[in-house]
Amino acid sequence: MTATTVAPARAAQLFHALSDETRLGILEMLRGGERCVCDLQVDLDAAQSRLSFHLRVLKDAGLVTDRKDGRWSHYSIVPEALTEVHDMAVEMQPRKRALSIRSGSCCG
Amino acid sequence: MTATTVAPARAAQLFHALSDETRLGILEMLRGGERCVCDLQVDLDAAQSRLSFHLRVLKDAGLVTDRKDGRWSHYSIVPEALTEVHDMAVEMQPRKRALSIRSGSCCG
DNA sequence: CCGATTCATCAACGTTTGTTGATTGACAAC
DNA sequence: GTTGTCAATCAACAAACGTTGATGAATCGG
Repeated sequence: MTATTVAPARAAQLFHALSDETRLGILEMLRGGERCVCDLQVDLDAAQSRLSFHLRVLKDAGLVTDRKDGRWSHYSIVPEALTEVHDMAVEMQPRKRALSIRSGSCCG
Repeated sequence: MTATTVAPARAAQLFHALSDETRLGILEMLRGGERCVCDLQVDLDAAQSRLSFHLRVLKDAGLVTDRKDGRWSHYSIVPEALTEVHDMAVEMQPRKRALSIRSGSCCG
């Protein structure tokens, strides 16, 4: 069950993590399954340092996880986080019976 | 029908507009129906200039529209934009049959 | 042990974002 | 007309963000 109202700080964090094209590119790549950083580096043509930065943002927001295997870090999507985003979008829709004329409005 | 892949620039713009707590607060207020700026100012305890700034970001992203009525501007949610967000979250989910082991991977 | 590879972290920098207070324009009341 | 109100815009500033290149830690191959 989802909360009635989403915690604004959490929503902002999630949306912020998704508000960058490089990060969206990373997620798009991860849609096909787990990838190591070196993989992403090649396909996204991004400097290693830059990628590391963006992966951290995604990880801090809970959108991805990493798995260490020897020298390699493998990242993959956390589907639950995207479900959160999904739910937020639904919850933000106007309420049914949203009053066009409001009682206590300053400008009637 | 929704596109197979969302335009990244559009997605980034939409998510960016949603990545601020003040703006999320505005949208939450608008869920109940159309509101004038003066209304939002009081309820969100935000300076007029600040509110104007955030309303512009939301408007530029297509998340809200405004209606002028005499001296007042009334803002309301554009539900279609939230549907876009919803769809994006769905489209970002990992593909079914996402391969855990990848063929051309750099680190087999 | 030594060198190479993978990746995270750091410092420095420029850019973007958000805030504040002042100005301006449009409208309404008088 | 003059005055007051609503809201967009502007300039100035501070904070957050993203990029780059360098450094460092861990791992693997020779």
